[in-house]
Order: sequence, then C-alpha cells, then structure tokens
Amino acid sequence: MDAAIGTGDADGVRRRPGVVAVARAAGVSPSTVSNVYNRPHVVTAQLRERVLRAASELGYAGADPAARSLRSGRTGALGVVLRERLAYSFDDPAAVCFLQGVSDAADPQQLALVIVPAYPEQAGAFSPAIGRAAVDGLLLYSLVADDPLVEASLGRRLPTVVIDSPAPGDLGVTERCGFVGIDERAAAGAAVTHLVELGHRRLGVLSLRLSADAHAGAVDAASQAAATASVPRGRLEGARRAAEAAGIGWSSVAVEQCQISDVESGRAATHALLDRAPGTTAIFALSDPIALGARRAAAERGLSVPGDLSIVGFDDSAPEADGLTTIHQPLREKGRAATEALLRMLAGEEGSRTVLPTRLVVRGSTAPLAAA
Amino acid sequence: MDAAIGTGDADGVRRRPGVVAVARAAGVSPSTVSNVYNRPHVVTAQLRERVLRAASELGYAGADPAARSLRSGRTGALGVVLRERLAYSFDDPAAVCFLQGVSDAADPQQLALVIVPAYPEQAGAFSPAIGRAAVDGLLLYSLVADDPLVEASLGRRLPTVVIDSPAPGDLGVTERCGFVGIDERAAAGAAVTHLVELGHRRLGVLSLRLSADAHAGAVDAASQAAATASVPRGRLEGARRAAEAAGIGWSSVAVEQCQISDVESGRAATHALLDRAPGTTAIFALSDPIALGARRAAAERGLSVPGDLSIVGFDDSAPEADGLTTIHQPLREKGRAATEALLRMLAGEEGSRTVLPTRLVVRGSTAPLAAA
DNA sequence: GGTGGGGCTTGCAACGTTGCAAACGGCGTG
DNA sequence: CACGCCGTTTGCAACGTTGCAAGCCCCACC
Repeated sequence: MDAAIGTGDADGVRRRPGVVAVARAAGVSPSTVSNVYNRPHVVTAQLRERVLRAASELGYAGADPAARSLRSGRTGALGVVLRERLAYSFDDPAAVCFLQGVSDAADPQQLALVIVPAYPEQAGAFSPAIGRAAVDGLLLYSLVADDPLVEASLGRRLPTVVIDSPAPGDLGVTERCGFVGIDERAAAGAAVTHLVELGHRRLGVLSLRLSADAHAGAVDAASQAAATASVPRGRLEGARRAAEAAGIGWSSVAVEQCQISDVESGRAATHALLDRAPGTTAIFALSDPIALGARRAAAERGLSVPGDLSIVGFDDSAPEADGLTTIHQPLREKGRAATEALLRMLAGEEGSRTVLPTRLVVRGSTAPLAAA
Repeated sequence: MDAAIGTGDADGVRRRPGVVAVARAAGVSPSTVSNVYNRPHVVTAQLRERVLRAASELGYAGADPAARSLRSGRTGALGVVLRERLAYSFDDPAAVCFLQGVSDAADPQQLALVIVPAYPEQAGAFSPAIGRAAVDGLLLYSLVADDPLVEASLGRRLPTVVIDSPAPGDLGVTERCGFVGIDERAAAGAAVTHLVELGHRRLGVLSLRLSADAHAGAVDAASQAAATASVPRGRLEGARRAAEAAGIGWSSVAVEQCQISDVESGRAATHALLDRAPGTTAIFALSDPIALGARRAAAERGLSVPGDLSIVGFDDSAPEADGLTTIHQPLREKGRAATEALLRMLAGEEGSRTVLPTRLVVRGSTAPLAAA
C-alpha cells in the first residue's frame, strides 16, 4: 500500500493536499505541477490535463497563497490604512469615495484590497495588524504625522503612497514615499476669500483634529502652531492668509476643533463656537459633515442659513442636493492617482508627488452679509 | 570579517533583514528573536531589550507576513467576495452597509478585511484573484449559484459564510457553509400584500438579475423558473403567492429584469415595463436604487408618485429622506452576523444558519389606488 | 556538597511553493 | 550514422518563520 495520499501526518491526519500530493498522484514532479498552474504553455497539453485531473480529484485548487508569496515575494494585494475604525471609515463619504478611486485603479490589475484595521482607541499602542498584513504596497490615508501608525507603516519598508497627510517633509516621512494631495492652503484661501467677498468680517472656523491626541474645543495660536496634522494645519494657514489679506486679524477669528468629521461633532462645535463668538456671520468648516452639523446647529439656534449665517464646507462629498457651498476636491481621482503611483513604485519607479486641483463650488449655504 | 549583515547574497545584494540577521546581530538564536515578538513574557527583560535594539538598528519591524502565515497557518484576515467591481460595490449603499457590519465584528479581533476583486466581465473566466487571497475565511456576498466564483471560493475549502445567496441547497453550496439571510418570500409577500391592500390590481415587478448571464428585459415564466439567483427567485415567488392569494393571476403581472441594481437601470426597466403594461398602478422593485429609478421614470412620463403610481422598494438602504416605502432589512446586522458566524467557524464550530427579520416601512411612495 | 527543579534559551525541522540550471530524449541535419 | 539543438521535465535549494522538545544554568533545598 502506498503512503497516505495528501501530505500525510504520522498521526494519519489528512491535511489539505499540496503540489507534492498532486505530483505524486499524477506521477510527475512537483515542479511540473507548479508549471501547469504558472506556465501552462510550457507543459504538454496531455500532461497538463493529467495533472489537472489529479488535482481536481484531490481537491487541490491552486497554490497556497502564503507559500506562494513567501517564495515569490508578491502577494497580489494592496494595503489601505485608514485611521478610523473600519466601520467608521465606511460611514465617511469622503473615505468611500477615495476607496472607489483606489478600486478603479486596482481592479484592472486584479489586485485585492486589504483594509487594515487601526483603532483610534489604540493610538499610542502598537498596532499589530499593520505589521501582519500581507501586502505589496501601502496606501496611507490621512494620517497624522505623530501617529504611531505612520511609523508602523513606514517600518514595513514597503512601497508607500501617502494621501494628504503627513505631508512630505513631516517627520518620519521619507523621500521615498509617494504623495498625493491638494494645495490645502490655496483651497482654504479660496473658501475664506469667498466669504470675505460676500462682505463677512466676523468669521469662525470649524477645524479637524490638529493632532492625534487632540480633543474637541477652542483652538489657540499655540496649538495651531503645534499642529501635527498637516491637512488642518495647511487649511488654517491658508484661511489665516486670506483673512489677513482682507484686513481681518486672525486673532479675531474663532477656531473650534472637532474630534472627528461627522455631523454631530460639527453641531456641537458650532454651538461652542457661537457661544464664544456670538457675532459670527460666516463659518468655514473643514469638512462637509462638519458643515452640515453647523447648519443643524444654526437651525437649532433659530439662525437661518445663509440669511444669518453663511457656511462653507470642504470636500464636496455630500450629495449635491444638500446645497452646501463647499470646496470641491477630486476624491475619487485622488484614490486613483494614489493607487497608480503605488503601482508605478511596485514596477520599480520612484515615488512621485501629485497635487490635484480644487475649486470653490457655490451653492446655497452662503450669501452676502445682510445689512445689520 | 564577519559575513554580511542581513541575509546577504553572493552578489552582495542587501536584502531586508529577517529574524536570522537580528539574531546574529544580537548574539542570540533566531528562536529567541521569535520569542521576543511572540511571547515577550518568556524572555528576560534584558535580553528582550537587546534584541529589540538590534532589530531597530537593522530596521527589522517584525516577522514577514507571508512566512508567518505559511508557518502558522493563520493570516489574520477575512476575505469578502463581492460580485461586482470593487468600485461599483462601494457605490452600492447596501453593500457598504453590509461592509460596515462586517467591520463591526472584525475590528475588535484586529482582523484585516480583504476585498477580493471579481469582475463581472470575467464571469465565466477563471478568477485567479480569489485563489490568491491570503485569508482565514471567506464571506460570499450575494453571489449567483451558477457563478464560477462560487466554485472558485468553495474550492479553497476555507471556512465560508454565504450571505443571501446562493441559498443552502443550491448547487455547490455544501452543508458546511454558514448562511445568513432573510426570508425573501415573506418579505416580498409583505410588499405585494401592502400594495394589494391599497387596492392595486395591476402590478409590475422590477427584478434583479435572475442568473449570472441574464440581461435586462421582460421576464417570462420559463426564465423565472430557471432562475439561479436565489434572492430574486425567492422574492418573485413570494410576490406571486401574495398576488395569487389576492386573486391576481401571476401571468397578469409584468416582470422586468434589471441588469444591475442602480437608478439608471431601474429607470430604463420602468420605461420598458410601462410601455409593455401601460395600466400598471403599482410597482414592486427588488432594490431601493431600482425603486428610485422607477420614481424618476414615472416623473419623466408625467406620472405622479404615489398619485398615479405606487412604488415599493427593498432594503431600506437609501437615506430616509427619500421617502420611499420599502422593505427594511438589517443590512449592517447582516454583515455583523455573517462575520460572527465566520469567527465561530474559525474557532472550530459548525457553520450556522441565521435568518434575520424584515419589516415593511411605509413612507410616501405608496397610496391607495385612486378611483379611476 | 549534591541533587532536583524551574526558568530561559536553543537546535531542529517543516510549513508549500517556485526559479533555476541541469538532465533528458527525440528529431532534423550534415 | 553521429552530432547538436530544442522543447520538456526534473532535482535542488531556499523563501523566513515558529513550535517543540531538549538542553542549559543557576538556585534552593536537603
């Protein structure tokens, strides 16, 4: 009697068959089995069929992915690192849009997408999942420069493309990373200039988190200067320049920070901001969900939008029907561009830097300052 | 002089360091390095620190995922197989909702999610990506029973949970798969009964694809009987029973098939259906996007909804503001339940079967039949 | 002082695959 | 008839890690 079929165990435990078992069953060498799957043309049709028959009899469905990538050094997957919980990320329309763009570029290559979990609750703690993900390259989406995830990701020494943040030059981000983003300063400047041109002088800004450990509340000059999140930092700087160019002192502008980018967070921050600076007539929110929260808060206070309060959002991620004046940025294109840059790096090219265009989209949430 | 640091090559090519290189640098054995990372408590604090220092000097950031999973048999990732292009999947609110539920359950375990690409254009062709994905288990989302993807997925012999379709009992789906779904017949029955109770007698149905190779157009009894997609098959059957229970012959009900579940597809199908059966006063759409397309088509024909035409959707996936009467199903919960079932299978339990509840949600798109 | 035990560390082997170069055999040509 | 070439097949080794059992050393106890 022959040895047990399948890579038998001393215990007689039957494991899943491998190339060796198939080879034995087909009466060929393991190399030939490998060839049948990986270079079909180099094998005789007859032999190929014999091997495939043996494989299907044994229930062998192709090489084990782990063994294959150990040996070949390729996994056929791209990793996407999103700062928030996966569940939250799928809630964020901007993130979903970005992922669509990633898919646009990854699908044709038959590359899988690995969404790597990274709790915010675990900021500070070592994130093991990121080191365990079997991927050929990494897409880092809007991380904060001092986030330990950045170090953990970069430590993998994989081809990496950073989206939006940390900006090139931020600590830890090597020259070798690719980068895709927008001109945050210019975009924010356009938003504020729009408000100023409508006659507004008493501005408020609803910011995103300025650092990994930041919490909601008023933002002073010191914490603005210390911001490690390059996206809000750049936008605040652009807003400041535009305000000052219009003769509005930045110290007169109330800046409030939101913990995360969602409607509720924006609503709470708006109440805080308007309590603190009651005369505010225009608000620049650094994301659309936050802007929608601002609109809701305004309604709760009996303020009409845009009659009493003008609001500008950012991203243009909300469905158009929401009538929000906002800064449009090509989110899907961003995902596509980032993925294409990563694919080029996988092919051996250098990491590239891409800055995508933005534009102000005027809808119904802003209006000229009403004569007081 | 010592041998090259790092797993040197004869060519002097410096590769990424592995446990062996770190062990050599720290003057310990590879096993100890492995222990430092995998069982820190079993190693002396002093030795641990020495090893970690050597590791960081060499730029070693932990075990290679491929080698680790080859050796350990675990990948730390769950695969999600969606039939459509990734980009399209992220467009589908129901799919995104489902993925959120998956994340809810996968996040706490620090499991990554691998979204496996599977073009519809490649239906029929062997999908290599599915065999290459390094995952511990598979979630099959709404596949059609005769889809080659089902065979490719099941061939992996991994713990698998099927969502919605193929239903248990469909060809190829083994007893060992877990299953999570709803009672399609009852749900569809509730929708049709609602319309009938409003007095409607001339019904139309906008169906989803009945098989992998189906194309848009009128559906006759034969193709209904031959449907390999268990979701629309079950719903059509439920609709038929409810109609017949109300004394409406199923042959009088126009059934139109949509290629995919989106607004445009629903719009086109509605025009076709109303051209064919002009007297129709109520439409049951098997998904919300299709229902929204029906509403748009109605508007284009000058029909008021619900005045001239009542519409019921399915899923309750559209934002509530859309005012659609629909069948609610707990999509997010579905993702969560499926993932939890998969986790239990990974822990050695049997595959389970879960049927989640649905309910009719009456909003503004249905109304009593207007007196003619 | 000898022996037993416990806590650390290590050697070995195997996880399943594939690239490479060598071996093989058949056929056409000189 | 011999040689050489080409198309196929094969043997070998290594990819990097980790579980296991054995070995080591030191301390405590008798």
